Amino acid sequence: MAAEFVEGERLDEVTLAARFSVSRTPVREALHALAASGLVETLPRRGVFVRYPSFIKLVEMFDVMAELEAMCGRLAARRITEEELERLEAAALACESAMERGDADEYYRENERFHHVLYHASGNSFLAEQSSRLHKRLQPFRRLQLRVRGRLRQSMQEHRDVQKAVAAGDAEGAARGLRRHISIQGENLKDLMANFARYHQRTMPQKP
Amino acid sequence: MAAEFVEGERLDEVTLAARFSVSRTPVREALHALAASGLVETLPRRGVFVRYPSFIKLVEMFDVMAELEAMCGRLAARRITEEELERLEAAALACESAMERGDADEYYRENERFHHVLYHASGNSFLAEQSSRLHKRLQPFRRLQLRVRGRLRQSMQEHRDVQKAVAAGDAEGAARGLRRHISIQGENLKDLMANFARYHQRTMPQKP
DNA sequence: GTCAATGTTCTTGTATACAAGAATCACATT
DNA sequence: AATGTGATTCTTGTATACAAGAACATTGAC
Repeated sequence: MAAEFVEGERLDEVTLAARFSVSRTPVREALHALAASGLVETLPRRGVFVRYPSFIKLVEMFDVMAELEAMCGRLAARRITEEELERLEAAALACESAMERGDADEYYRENERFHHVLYHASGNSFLAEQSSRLHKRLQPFRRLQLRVRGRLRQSMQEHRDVQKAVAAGDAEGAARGLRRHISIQGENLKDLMANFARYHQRTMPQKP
Repeated sequence: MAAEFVEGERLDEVTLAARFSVSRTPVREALHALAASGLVETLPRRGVFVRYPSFIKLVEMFDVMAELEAMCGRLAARRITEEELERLEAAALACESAMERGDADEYYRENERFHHVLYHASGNSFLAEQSSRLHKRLQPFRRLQLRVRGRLRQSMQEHRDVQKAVAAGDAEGAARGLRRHISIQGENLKDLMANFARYHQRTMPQKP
């Protein structure tokens, strides 16, 4: 049996149906949903193929994410409510405490909270939805690069700066801080990938 | 027979299947695709309902579009190729000529070209894809507001400004121009909606 | 008269059977 | 030997049959 869910692999409907003991119909629906979210690619009359984003696409996605988050920050600085501001501070503090305890998982969770509060504080529900979507899609790669030496402390400082700018109503400062915060993640990803490539020969090639 | 594709209407699988002389299966697939693109909403075990974006959501979408286009412009100003620049100019000129002839359809088509060239010239394929997606989703509402008095001439001038900024490599100028270009569309939409509401009593209510 | 419970009907979700297009392999021809 | 053509097989796309859950109506009780 071939390894599963590896880049470029073809997902056979009947095989998957048998594997999960259901008929082809729900499998098809699930695959279509995956295709809509971009994780797999359907070629008409050919089948569906798992498709990890190429390295280049990943960097592009981080660039767009940086801009979306910057927009969230810019709007949030003007529109955030008192209650949301408190939640933002709480998340930032929880991040800090998690970092001091060296609890990466906890840091990760509170980091999520921090960003989602900002998305909603933008007051633009469509923007919040799009940001969450992309955030989720980049999740595994973001998580990966928390391993970079000293990244936790640096990331936390960036959160602090953003939170202060938002609290002060400094729209452009918040935007700048967030754009930078995400861009750095993209940059770190490049470093990780370079190392990964050195050790594993290949990065993440595009589909066959 | 009820009016079709009106806000909140339920789309019955068997009815649609009969209407287009196919079985329920392809109808279901089509409805799922529509749900993924956000044009309809599926309630589990209840059915799918047409769902026009609410007025507020529409404005939010235009705001995000403005930011995405601005990002495209900023990148394009730095990355555009000679060939793409020529196509951008050609589209702008075609817009101008269409306007002078008063050919709204032609203007509309060339306007599409203009923007799509910019998306691709950004050199960020993910950004281009997302921009195209949202652009398409806003299409009917953009088209609507070309009717605003004097909008065509104004829009054309904005295109000119953007094209010049891109040609000059002025990233921030291009970004500003595009953000403004789209924002104006959002503002005009508000005016149109206000009038629409005055004459028709209701705007576009959220689903039942 | 109103409310609740139960049964009927209607609609979606799932399984399976069938059709049509794509890939592959064999064989023939150049 | 290489390439093109045809047949076979495999896989997706579509149709239909069946099951299960939701809405609705009817009937009974308070």
